[in-house]
Amino acid sequence: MGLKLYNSLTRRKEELKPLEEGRVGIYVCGPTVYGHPHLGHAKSYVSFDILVRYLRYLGYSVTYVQNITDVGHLTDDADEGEDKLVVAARKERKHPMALAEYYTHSYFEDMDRLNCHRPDISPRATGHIIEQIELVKTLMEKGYAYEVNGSVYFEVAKFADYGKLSRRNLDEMLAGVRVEVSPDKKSPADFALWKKAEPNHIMQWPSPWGPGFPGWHLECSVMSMKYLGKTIDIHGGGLENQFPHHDCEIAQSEAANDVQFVRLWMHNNMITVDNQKMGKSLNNFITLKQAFAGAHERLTRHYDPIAVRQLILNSHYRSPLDFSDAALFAAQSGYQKITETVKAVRKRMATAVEGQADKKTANQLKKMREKFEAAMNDDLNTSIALSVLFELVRLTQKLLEDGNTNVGTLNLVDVLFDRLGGDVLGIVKAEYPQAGAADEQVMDKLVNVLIQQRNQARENKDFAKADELRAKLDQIGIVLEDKQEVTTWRTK
RNA sequence: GGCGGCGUAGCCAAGAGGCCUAAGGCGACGGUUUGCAAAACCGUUAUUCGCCGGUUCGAAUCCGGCCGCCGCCUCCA
Repeated sequence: MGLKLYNSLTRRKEELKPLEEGRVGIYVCGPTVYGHPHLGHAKSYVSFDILVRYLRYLGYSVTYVQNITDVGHLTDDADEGEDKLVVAARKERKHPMALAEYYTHSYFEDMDRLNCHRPDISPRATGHIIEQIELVKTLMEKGYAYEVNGSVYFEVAKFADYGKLSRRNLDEMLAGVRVEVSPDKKSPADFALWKKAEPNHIMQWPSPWGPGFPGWHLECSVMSMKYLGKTIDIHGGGLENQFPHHDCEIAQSEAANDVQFVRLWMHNNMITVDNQKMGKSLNNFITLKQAFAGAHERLTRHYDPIAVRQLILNSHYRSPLDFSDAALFAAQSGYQKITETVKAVRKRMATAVEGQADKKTANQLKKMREKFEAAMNDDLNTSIALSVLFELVRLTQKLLEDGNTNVGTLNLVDVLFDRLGGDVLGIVKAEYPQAGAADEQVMDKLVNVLIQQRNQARENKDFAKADELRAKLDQIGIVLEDKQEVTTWRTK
């Protein structure tokens, strides 16, 4: 059985059948770079990272495109709307492009720490103004768009399928209109393809309709078309973008090209913080940098970025995830357990007895892999996939307790950790820096000096001194563990 | 007002008609181990899935009602 994914368009799980066998093109709505990335970004991009990783694990050749929105996006639906980047730039007294650059770096930095693979292509909206103008021209030629006062609007009434993704009809939408409607529009539901820029507007480009800037939804249509073709296999994004953003993308693209735009739509659900929507005004808005540093009043400690990743994988991408310090703390503990187990296996491999893998164990491992794949094939059930990883942890610890477990067996275990925990889930690392970087080596030697002193005290039965040393190290975040032969250390 | 989702142990969270007297993680408690810890291991921790009815031989899973929470309809991952 192959991979099944839930298609928001048909509202069913469907077997993935790419247009071109063995190759998958994916477009995911990327961030608007006007602030540091937050927990919501993490949920979305970790979810799609898992999709890409699993497809590659299955042997697909994947082209993963994720845009960077560095222009557009009015702050509201009325004509008076201002570009979010421009608003933020004015606050920080920087050029909008400088700001976009700064936050683009911040975005990639945090995604790297979450161990998300970089997209194959990260196209910028400002780098595709020409293509966007071309698409607007096409839509005007085909009669789907009209110009008024230097702005161009898409005439929703001309596109019969409008709203097919979110399953809304025009009447409902009109009844729900809450903002002031531009007098230029023929219908309140029409949306802007190109906006006229006032002379003092910084971000503007020449166009057949005068100076202006592209509308909110245009970039995704244009860039996905440019890099993945007129029909793409998978388009992903946050649930909140389903309407109007994705429905507008469909309208523009299909009106222009007369072919299906996206075969399979995927939407990840949202994050709440302590059961409330995360919002800047609610004092529960947590950026990833704050979470990693523990620099937020709702957090009791700093968290490993991979613990954040693990918390996200603990639930399903289509379920809402409630974020809390307690939940993150639990994820951190679980992650530590996995990490320590993997490290222990790798260490033991150097000293374990030679031999072929034990058949019974090999069989257990094979079953785990099958269970893991079955879970992932069922619309990426990472929660079950993760539980399989914990089964592997338990089995591994038992194997490690048995001093006779041979290298062949341990090697099979390590491979499974690498493939499932590493390649697919991205929570097991190929290498842990304990003995890697120069600083780590110095640190290791330093702590070992203290460990020797303490062990000397223990031999002398001076437990008061031994405990004092341990307590002092504990205070600075170093935990000692007395194993059978040696004492090891780790950071909290 | 319209559209959609959710409510499972102390916390997070899978499960979507019989394999469920409900995965997994965290926490807690008891035990093994330890100088004491930590780590690890073993065991215990929901006869029950918001509430009330119904369908069915059988429901956490389907249907109806009620209660509570959330998202979208405006930029937002």
